[in-house]
Amino acid sequence: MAYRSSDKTRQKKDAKRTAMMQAAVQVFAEKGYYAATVRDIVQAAEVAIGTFYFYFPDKETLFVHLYEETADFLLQTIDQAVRSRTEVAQQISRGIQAYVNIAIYEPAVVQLLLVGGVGAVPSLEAKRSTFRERLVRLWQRPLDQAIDQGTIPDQNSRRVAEAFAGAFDEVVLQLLALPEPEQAAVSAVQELTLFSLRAIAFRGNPP
Amino acid sequence: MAYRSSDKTRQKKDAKRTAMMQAAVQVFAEKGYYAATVRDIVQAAEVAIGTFYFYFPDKETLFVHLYEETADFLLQTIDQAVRSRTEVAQQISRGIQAYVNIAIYEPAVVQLLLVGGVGAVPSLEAKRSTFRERLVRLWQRPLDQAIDQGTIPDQNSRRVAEAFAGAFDEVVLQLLALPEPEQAAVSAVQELTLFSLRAIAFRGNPP
Amino acid sequence: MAYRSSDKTRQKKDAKRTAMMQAAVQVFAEKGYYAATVRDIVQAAEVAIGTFYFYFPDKETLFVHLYEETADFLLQTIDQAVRSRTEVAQQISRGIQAYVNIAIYEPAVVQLLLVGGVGAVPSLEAKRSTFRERLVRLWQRPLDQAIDQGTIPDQNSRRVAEAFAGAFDEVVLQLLALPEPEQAAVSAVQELTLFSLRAIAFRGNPP
Amino acid sequence: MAYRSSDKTRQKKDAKRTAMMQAAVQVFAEKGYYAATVRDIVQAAEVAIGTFYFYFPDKETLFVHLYEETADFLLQTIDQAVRSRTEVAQQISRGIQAYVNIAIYEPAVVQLLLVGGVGAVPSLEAKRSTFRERLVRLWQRPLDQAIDQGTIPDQNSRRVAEAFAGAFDEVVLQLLALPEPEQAAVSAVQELTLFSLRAIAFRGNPP
DNA sequence: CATGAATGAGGGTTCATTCAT
DNA sequence: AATGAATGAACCCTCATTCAT
Repeated sequence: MAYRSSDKTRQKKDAKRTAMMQAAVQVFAEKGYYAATVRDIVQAAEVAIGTFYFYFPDKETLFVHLYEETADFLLQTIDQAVRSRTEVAQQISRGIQAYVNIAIYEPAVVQLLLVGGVGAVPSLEAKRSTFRERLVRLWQRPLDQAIDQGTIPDQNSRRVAEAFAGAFDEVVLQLLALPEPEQAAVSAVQELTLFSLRAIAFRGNPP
Repeated sequence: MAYRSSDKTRQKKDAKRTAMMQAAVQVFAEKGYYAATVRDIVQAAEVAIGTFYFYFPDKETLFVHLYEETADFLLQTIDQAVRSRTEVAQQISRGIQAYVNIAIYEPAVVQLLLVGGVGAVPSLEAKRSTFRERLVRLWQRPLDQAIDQGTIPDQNSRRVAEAFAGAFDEVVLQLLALPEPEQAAVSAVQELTLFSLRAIAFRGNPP
Repeated sequence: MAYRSSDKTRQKKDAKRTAMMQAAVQVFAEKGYYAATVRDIVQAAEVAIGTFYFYFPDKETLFVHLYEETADFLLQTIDQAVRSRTEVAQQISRGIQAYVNIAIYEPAVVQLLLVGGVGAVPSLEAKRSTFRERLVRLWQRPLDQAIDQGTIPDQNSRRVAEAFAGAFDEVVLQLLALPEPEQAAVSAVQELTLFSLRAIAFRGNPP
Repeated sequence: MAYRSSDKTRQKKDAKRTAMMQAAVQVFAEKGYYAATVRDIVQAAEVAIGTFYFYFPDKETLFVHLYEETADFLLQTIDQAVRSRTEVAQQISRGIQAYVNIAIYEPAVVQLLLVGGVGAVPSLEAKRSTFRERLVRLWQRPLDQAIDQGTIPDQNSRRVAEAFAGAFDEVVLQLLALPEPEQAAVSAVQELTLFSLRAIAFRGNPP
């Protein structure tokens, strides 16, 4: 007949959907949930307003979905970097590096998670605290391992992980506020790594 | 918030003004800038909506003003605590303690600064980065002094102060998320102090 | 001070509220629930759109309220006319007369009930069937009395009342479709009365 | 609805067209003109939305067309029943029976004409009053014949026919509101017939 | 013929802001 | 000073309609 929905049509639809989601991430990251209007998003994506509602049920659902997806991406990327090493110093170093890399190459990801979604919408609050929780746990795991192995002395790993999460966030945001973040990135990673290793009383050789 | 006085001839006037500002801090802290309506504020303050516009030019100006005032209060309180001591370990300990105290007894202050004003309104961005800058500098000063005195080894005090600021924020927010924050406060202050001192390679006796 | 809400202010507010409700009745009666926009209503009332939402929670609630209020008015007016007499022939005659009077002097009332609210909105359906039920019962009561008294033979008074309600509605609507309804009103009342009395096998003298 | 045929070469085409029209009648009857969306109709007919606009110029035109066709079906069916007899009592009885039959076996027809199309759309108003007019005339004809023949006394047959039309509508709608309309149908037809014959002062034997 | 992605006018509603009292 | 009724720009979203495939 005339339809071939599994072929090009489907691909094009997915492409447009993805394009709109990327545009939405940019707009949400830049303006935050409330200040970002659906009109802003469709203008950035160069489509009509009705197209938005063809692909997404509403602004809030899209935002929450984007937030979750972005959180997953960030967490998984850092987690993979951490898990790629077995030694705590290496793990922390790699984790920080991964985080800074994302901040520099995908600043919208960090903006969305740390800025765009703060105090946004009730249905997001749960997702937000889940994200913070997962982030803390992500840093806590290598610490617990190191404590078990005797690499570092016993300490409240949970609290330390919270401090790490907050410290890294702030440094990364400060980095992004710079005119040319990538220039300061290398030293930031180094310094943050040393900061962290000292903070957990790590005595071995830094990476 | 904080210090509010001037002469006494127009205390009646300031009564309403103050009531509205206090109500506004609570409402902004709880709901965030956008979700908080002017109507919410005047209802909480038990005045008419017209009264709001007699005392304040508009919602945005009030918010920015409140943000600044609250930031001043927080920074000065912590700063005083830090300056009340001369030894870096004591300074950090006292500073953290002051911060945690504020969080517990005036949670709205912390909520407003760390949550309610994130991604709120363009004209706030400058104030916000000024606040972050001052907060970083606040922590940086004792570090620089200690480095000068040889109490701690040389290090990028700016970066460390950023990490401190972020770390303290996160821990404080996690504290506030607890059902009874005050119970965990003491150990949090202790752990955070030790964390910080280790992180800057402080070798003396902790306070 | 400056407020005197029980005085003129309150009266003026009620006056405006009433004016808006009357405008709304006209618009709803003319266009029906869906085709009538809130903008239509506020234009007819010569107020801004925000004013609508100052007085009423939303379009649907207002419509349902208006429908109920109008139904009450119609039913009570007819019921009073019916109850003002004791003899069934008189009761029916007066009832019809009251109905026709309303149709002629307040055509919007009839339009709203018989036309504007048909198939309008789910939450109205209950109100609508309640109105039809009450209308049927209104006509049924004098019939039951007359049957009890032996004035008319036994018959399914419920069914007859339904037929009456429908018959009167149609005749009234046909009347309103005329260029000058009032000219035909008198004969319509007479003929409808005779029709009704014959239909229930009333043998006495018509009024 | 009703009779639909033409040649057979394009039965495939008519299959979709017919499916959509049948679906549309159901949807319009159930939800009313405004609440029924084109999407509802095409989903019920299991075709694409573009197909709708291949066969019909727009929603309004289809509705008006459907209304007319449905009105024709109803009027012709009743009219045939009436014309199948020569005696007024039989004519009325058969007419009522035909109406009630349609209501029970094709409730959507009645819903569409009496409910779905009330206050729907301006361009329908003419069709609607034409339908009411034809319905009144349908009942008026046997009355005029009976008056001519002296079977019933002289009376305003037009007005009586209006009353008949309204009475029958209401009773039929009340019937459809019952959980099992068919159980009450027989007695309803009987009672309505007797009601009508009495109303026109028919003295012969009821059918 | 048939499809369904794409469009955008227009509807209901919110809320910061004004101003007559 | 204080009030709160009134305003209207702007938001989110729906849905009839179009058109490239």
